[in-house]
Amino acid sequence: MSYKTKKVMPIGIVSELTGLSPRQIRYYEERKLIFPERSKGGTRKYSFLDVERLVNIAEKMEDGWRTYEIRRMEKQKNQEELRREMLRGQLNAAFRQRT
Amino acid sequence: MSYKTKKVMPIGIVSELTGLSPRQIRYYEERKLIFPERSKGGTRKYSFLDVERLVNIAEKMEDGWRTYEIRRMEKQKNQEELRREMLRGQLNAAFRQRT
DNA sequence: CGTGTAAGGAATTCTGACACG
DNA sequence: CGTGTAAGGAATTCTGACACG
Repeated sequence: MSYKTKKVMPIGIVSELTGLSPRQIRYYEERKLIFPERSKGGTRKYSFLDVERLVNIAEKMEDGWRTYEIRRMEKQKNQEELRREMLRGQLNAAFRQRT
Repeated sequence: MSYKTKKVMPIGIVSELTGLSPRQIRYYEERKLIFPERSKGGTRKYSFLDVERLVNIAEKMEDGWRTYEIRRMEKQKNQEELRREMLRGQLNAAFRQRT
């Protein structure tokens, strides 16, 4: 796993990095927009990728989007990426190419 | 600043990642082998590069080196890198090359 | 709906010291 | 010298709730 996706920082650091309040960050988790890991004691751990996601979410919120709308947008984006991946896989299989 | 050098994780995470005890990690700081930042409250913050450094230090310790010896080895390595950088700079200046 | 806040408690970290070898 | 540990306190985080609009 890369440094970007490894969940290592507490919510205070994420708050500083994103400019969001801990309250906002926890709420976006409640709304299934972000998925931190937990330590044995229960404290949240975030990755740099999570920070990037939160900055993205913050921009969308400023543009007036609702949390459930943002959730659908993310899901939509993931599915498009998945489709592209699969298409690439089939093309590679058909032509025996190497990436 | 890159994800690798940004100081964001608490000592507990670093302990898990390196396999070193918090006591050991703090001691290596006392011996000037590692330099975490601090939050306003005083808690230590480490980067992934710090984690790499600690793994290196742990290896050297297992090989029987003293902390002050390891400190000199690190300093030596930095100076060698600096020399190489400066040499490269002079060569570039002399030949007007681009890297 | 999205966010601030006060409340009480729990997890985490901090420092300085003693111990051992 | 390098590391473990118990001690007391401080910083950080957690949850559930009330408030507002």
